[in-house]
Amino acid sequence: MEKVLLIDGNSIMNRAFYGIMGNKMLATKDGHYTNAIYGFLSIMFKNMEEVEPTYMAIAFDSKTAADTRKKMYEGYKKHRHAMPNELAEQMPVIKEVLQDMNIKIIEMADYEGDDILGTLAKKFAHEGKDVYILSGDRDLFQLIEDHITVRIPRTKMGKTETEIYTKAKVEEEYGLEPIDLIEVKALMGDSSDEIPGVPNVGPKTGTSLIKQFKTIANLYKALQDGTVDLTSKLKDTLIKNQDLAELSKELGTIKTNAPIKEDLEDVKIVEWDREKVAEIFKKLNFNRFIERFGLDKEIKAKKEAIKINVIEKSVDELVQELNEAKISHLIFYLETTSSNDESRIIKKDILGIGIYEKNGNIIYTKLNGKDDVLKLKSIMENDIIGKISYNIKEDYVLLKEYGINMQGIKYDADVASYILNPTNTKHNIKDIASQYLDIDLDDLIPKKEDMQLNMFDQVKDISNKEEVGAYVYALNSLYSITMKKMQEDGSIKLFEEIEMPLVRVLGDMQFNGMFVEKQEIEKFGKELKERLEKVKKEIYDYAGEEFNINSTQQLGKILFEKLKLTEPKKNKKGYATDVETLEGIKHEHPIVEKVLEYRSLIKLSSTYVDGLIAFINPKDSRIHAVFNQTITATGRISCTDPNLQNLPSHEGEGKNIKKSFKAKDGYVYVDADYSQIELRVLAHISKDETMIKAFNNDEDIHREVASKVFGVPITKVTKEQRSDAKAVNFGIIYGITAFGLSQQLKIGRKEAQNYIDNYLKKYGGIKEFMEGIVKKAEEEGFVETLFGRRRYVPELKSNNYVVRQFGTRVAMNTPIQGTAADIMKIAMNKVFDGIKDLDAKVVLQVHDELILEVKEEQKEQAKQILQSSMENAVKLDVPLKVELSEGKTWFELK
DNA sequence: AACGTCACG
DNA sequence: ACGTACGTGACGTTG
Repeated sequence: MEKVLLIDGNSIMNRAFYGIMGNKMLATKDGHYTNAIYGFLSIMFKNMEEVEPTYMAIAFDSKTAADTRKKMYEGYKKHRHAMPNELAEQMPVIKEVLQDMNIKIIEMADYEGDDILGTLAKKFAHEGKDVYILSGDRDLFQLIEDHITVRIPRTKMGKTETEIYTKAKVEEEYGLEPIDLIEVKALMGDSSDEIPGVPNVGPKTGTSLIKQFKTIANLYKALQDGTVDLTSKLKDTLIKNQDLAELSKELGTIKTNAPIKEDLEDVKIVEWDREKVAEIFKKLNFNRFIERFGLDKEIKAKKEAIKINVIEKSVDELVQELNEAKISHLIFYLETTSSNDESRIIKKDILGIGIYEKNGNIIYTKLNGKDDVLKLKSIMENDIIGKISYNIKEDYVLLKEYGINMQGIKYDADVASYILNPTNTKHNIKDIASQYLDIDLDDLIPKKEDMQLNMFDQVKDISNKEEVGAYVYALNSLYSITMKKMQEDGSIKLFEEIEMPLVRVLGDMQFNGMFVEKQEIEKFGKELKERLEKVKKEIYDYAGEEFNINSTQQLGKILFEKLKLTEPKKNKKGYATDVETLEGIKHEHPIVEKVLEYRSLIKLSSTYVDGLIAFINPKDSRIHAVFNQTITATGRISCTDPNLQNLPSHEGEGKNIKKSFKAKDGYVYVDADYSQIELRVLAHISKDETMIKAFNNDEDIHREVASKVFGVPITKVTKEQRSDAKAVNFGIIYGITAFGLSQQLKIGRKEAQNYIDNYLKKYGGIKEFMEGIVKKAEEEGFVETLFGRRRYVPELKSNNYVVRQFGTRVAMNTPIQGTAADIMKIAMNKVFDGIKDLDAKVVLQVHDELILEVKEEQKEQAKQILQSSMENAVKLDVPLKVELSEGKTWFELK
């Protein structure tokens, strides 16, 4: 007899998810969970082998599946937890896999998966087939009859086994016919589906009642007739709850008459689309399935279908060809080596270049030394030829070292990927290609061992050529695909008009660097180390022993166990020993003050003296920090190797570091600082009239807010009130919570809440903005800056309250911080163009501050350009204001 | 590699 | 009833 296998999709996915969880969940390279998909398929394949069906279908719950029963009884599945997101994200993927396998998926509005299974099982069994239902849910036993069997997968010691339930097995285990189980369940209820049942009736009573009466209807008929031999208590309960029993029966009965259009022929098992299955298994990293079903062939075929033809040419040939071709753009990949021989200063050399030719070929050219590289100068410096590549800023900097000033930077795949999703942590070319092109670049690069060794070739060189070829191939496709995506999501202008021009500016800052007087900073370091030794000894004396003060664990033991100082409340792993807690117990023991002193000295010494010295380039005594354009979630620039955006500037002593950063002879630093840019942005995007008015009247905004929040006349605002109001302003920008503000101001939560309430009452526009932006983020899944920079906020969909709360703060903060970042970037581009004819360079950006190194005689002009570029970067409802300063050293600025 | 700590806007 | 202000990077310890 032909067999039909029907699968309860949701139930098996659920089983698989919790069954194959382990410590590390199965996931793809880009972090998508796959454990439930893998488990589902394993269970499905196993059952297909065992049953050998001719027909198969998978039923899934539709979104509204439970609604019909909820309408009958509002408690039905009321408290059921939403699927964890880790499972929910796998649901569409399993459906995709099943579709590629040509397996019929059936979903129906208003019907649960069970109802679909019930309907199909009865229908096919009555058409003379043997039906097997695969589910983790024992409720389905009610469907069992002569030709309907239920199969329950069970994990036992890591292996999945199948429990098979036939009519006989049910009768043996329950002492009832399968159909009777409906009646029992109606009496006893079901806590997981929240079917009420009759109070005080459990499995035992229920079963014995149904054994006796067969059905609920019979039972109540007998009760009416008075021909029943039951305790009076039970009789009363049953009579009182007749409605509930009948309702429960209706809820618990799987429907067998759902209007399903699919026929037997529709669910006949057919051949897979092997190419598609191979592709999706590859994407999901299911190598065991690929092997098991011999899908390697398809994968190989796909690889070979991408024909990359890399032609090697000499530089001269290449340059001649490019000049003759009158190209409008150049898709290229610059091949480089990088080494950092002991020191932290990276030295790079250019090895070769790959270029995408119009007809689809890729040219690879070896570049041997500076002379070869310089042959590309005219092409690279021609701004008519749009440069398309990956991580162009690094090429720009490197080429500048060769004396080539790249122009016409048009497209960078790294930046494009960042614009499309700034919270992605990986923007390397292989990941981008895998995400947007669905290809694994490693597949396109022949492995060394796969290649026949030619005596005259060096293996390394062949491999590089192919690798460069793969990157160039990917770049060509990425260019069109990601540009289109940016067009679709409205970020193309941001990309073309802000981010791409900014590449030059950041490249220049990196190339220019900042001069540091090494001897001076070394001298400071020596002083620090001497003082550090002293403080260390004093700490050991107080402690009565030597220990590693850098170790928070050891320090905690000394302070809180040996010296028995008041233990901090904060406790995660060990004792908290941060400044805040130490400040709190300073009065208890003199060692505490010394530890604090040690901490600040060691920070200066390790991070800001030794750390910086390691990055001073001996060639020009300058530090060439790296400015990253594709890191932050909000659009800000970040700075590394070393980070010059966080040199000490509030703390008294640390500021001295900045004295060693000096403009070269005959030059000065000129600095411009946006005043309260984030609050101004907030005023603009929230359209809050009160705040707009304050900025238009050039008021002291913190004082203004203090007056409003604390209800005092503006002239009566105290210093403390102004400072508190400043904290409230910051809090507002961060997505304020009463707790956060109370911590910051060291006040009670009620009081903090009061401040917030007052604030939002006085600045109603801001309140509306905050509520609106969160709502918008929940609906659309993302927030945007004024210039269309988008950040997705999946946190808002989390089932974890804390994560969701975080999502709301992100939704509130990102448009503010991000718009401020956009404005600064626009200004930087303007400044860059504005100082073109001056002897001036941009050397540093610190989020709302920009520093130039300028020929002394031109400093006033430079200031003018800075101020007008920054203040007129955009036109908002409030003015943008800039504060200027100058100095021979960084220390002297503002 | 994760955590704690501390430097910045 | 729960844990909490936004965005970064570097250093040292620890497992």
